[in-house]
Amino acid sequence: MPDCVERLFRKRSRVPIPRYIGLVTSMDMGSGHQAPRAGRATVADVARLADVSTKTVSRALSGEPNVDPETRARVERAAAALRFRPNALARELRLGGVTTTVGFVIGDLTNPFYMLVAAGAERVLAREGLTLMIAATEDEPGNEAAVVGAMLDRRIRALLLVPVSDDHGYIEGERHLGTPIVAVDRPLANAASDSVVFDNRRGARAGVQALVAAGHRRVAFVGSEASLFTHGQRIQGYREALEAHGIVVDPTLIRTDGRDAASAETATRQLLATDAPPTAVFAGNNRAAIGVLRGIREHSARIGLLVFDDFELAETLGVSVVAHDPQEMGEVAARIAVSRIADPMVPVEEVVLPTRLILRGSERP
Amino acid sequence: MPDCVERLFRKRSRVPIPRYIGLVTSMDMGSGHQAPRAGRATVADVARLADVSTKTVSRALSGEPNVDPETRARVERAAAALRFRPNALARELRLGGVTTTVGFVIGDLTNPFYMLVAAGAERVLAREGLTLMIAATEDEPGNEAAVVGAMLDRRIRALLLVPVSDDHGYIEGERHLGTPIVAVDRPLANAASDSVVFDNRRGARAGVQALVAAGHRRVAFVGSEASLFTHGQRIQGYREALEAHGIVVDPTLIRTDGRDAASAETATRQLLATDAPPTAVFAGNNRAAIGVLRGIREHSARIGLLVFDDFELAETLGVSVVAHDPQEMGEVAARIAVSRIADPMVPVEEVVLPTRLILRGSERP
DNA sequence: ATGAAAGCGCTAACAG
DNA sequence: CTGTTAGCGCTTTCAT
Repeated sequence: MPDCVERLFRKRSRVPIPRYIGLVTSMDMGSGHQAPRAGRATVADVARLADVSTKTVSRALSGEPNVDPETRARVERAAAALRFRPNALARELRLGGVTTTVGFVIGDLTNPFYMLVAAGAERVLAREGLTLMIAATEDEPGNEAAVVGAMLDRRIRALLLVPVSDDHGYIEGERHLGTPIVAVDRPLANAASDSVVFDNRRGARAGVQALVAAGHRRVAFVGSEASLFTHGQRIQGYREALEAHGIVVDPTLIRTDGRDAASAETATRQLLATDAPPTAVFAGNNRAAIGVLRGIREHSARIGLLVFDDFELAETLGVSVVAHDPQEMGEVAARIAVSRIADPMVPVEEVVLPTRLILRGSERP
Repeated sequence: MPDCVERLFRKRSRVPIPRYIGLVTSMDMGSGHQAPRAGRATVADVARLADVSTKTVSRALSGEPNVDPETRARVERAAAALRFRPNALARELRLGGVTTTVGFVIGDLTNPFYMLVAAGAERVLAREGLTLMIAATEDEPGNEAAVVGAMLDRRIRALLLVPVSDDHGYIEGERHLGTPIVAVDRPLANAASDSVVFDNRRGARAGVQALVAAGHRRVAFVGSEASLFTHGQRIQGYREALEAHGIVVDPTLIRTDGRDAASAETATRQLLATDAPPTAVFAGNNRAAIGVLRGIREHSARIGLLVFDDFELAETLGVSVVAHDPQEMGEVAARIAVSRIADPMVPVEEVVLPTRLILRGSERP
């Protein structure tokens, strides 16, 4: 065990936890039966103890109608006594691999944005009796196929996927084998599928327009590479807004090396240290925004700021944003998945969710 | 489909996605074979196509030694042609319910704290070939047993649990049946188990002490109820720090109705509107901090602030905090789970992780 | 090096 | 109302 644990305070109790404790071995019930073996009780164990067949146990426990109330009660008592829990693996296998799990593959667990999406999806799925299983690709394009594969192997009922790979050829075949796949936040690279994205271009255009309207002529963009769908769209909107006002786009003001807070901070500092610094910054997303905020805080002149993505402290800080609703994104994605589970033949849906410009003052010089 | 979707822009493509497309039906390979049926290919399908037995397929695909290289190649080609993916359900069932999934049950998906914990756990588990499955209880004590049950039914290999219920009697039996359970962030209510928590009391004491050292005599607490383990401990630390300096604790300064940002903001406003307002606030956690920040922003006098939980903008805002490492919490929890999977008899571990006071100026009047 | 048969725990037919 | 039989897809003795 690595050293990082060594510096922890820790108490080790003297009480070992045994792997198995004895199961209930007797029950005040009709005929006597031998004790079940250690480990998890099965329907057979319950059947033996309740003195019925396994099928009757199955019937009684899944609430099917034609069961004698007294028998049912006996089965239930036996099941409770044995702490019986049906094995979902076996159950779902028998049912033809029809699980109640929906997978959600995201890039980065620590980005709160995805978690809001997950929360929205979870809410919809829970209503349908479906469970959400989350896995992360660590934003490694090379990981995606493996992570998706692991989920498909578990026979998930549907897959919500934030794509990171630049080749989704492998998905075509899988989906056609029966697993609905919904692309979230970005479309698949080279494959058709249901998808839910924000109107990134229009949102960015509105945001930059607000900066220009506030009097800015030199507006910088700080965010990720244009190859990333969302940021590509946002940069396009940024360009459109400037060009619409006859402002020539200065490529040195576009910093696509602001993937995370730290790099965005560096980019911002560098921008502000030039001979012709920007008077305003448009931050490409919530991560970049953190860095930009850090970068402009220490700057002498007041710098205009507008962020794509709302964040918790934006209101408190008076930061203007292009807001959207991540939870709604999750809800819509889940709803599409559910409807395609119900009917695989429904037409492909490509939903574009609107954004909303919220001005709080930070756009002003 | 509810109305909220009606206001979305949407495009419906004309291309329906058929449930199944024909699988590869021929292969340039020795003897001819009939086309596999629609749906997912099984080992039997692969065996038929490669003209071997199912056992040989299993052997070849799981990289066992004694297989003729040529046979292995043939099997591999057949598997690829059929897009064969082993059914994890069947596999794990056969293996005696030994899955490669570890469950993590948390309260609230949208709280970034838990996601950092999850990210830490995920990192450790991935190294062991284990997958993390996350589920939420929505902070409803009543949901906990059901969510945990659903996970146990899936025969997860171990369970990481942020407890919300006030009765974990139901867990005793389950754990003893062989599933390691690690309590995270809070201990179980009335059951022994491995656990990982922060040193809440000591951390809070240090934080409040810093406020007092900065000259504050009237320090308020804004957070959740003391019945919540973490906040109970933090309140105790708060009391101890004050008493150590001979300051009488004023119960009206302790607001345990600051569960979330909104209620914390209200509580803060009310505190500041009294005849004898506090000169400083100790925020019980990151959610409360957001509200407190909003509440004191508009106040005329400068209010000292110290927060339990570090957060992204704290440094930028110059907010002093009692910091801890959520990812480390996840890592340690996962590590404990892994070691108990390997050896169920290891002594119970109750790890208390240290906190770290970071002063950034906001504690000063 | 390969195959036949059995069985993990569950439920769906089909009898009784 | 209840039991018997079979089989989901996989792996594993035990033969060959």
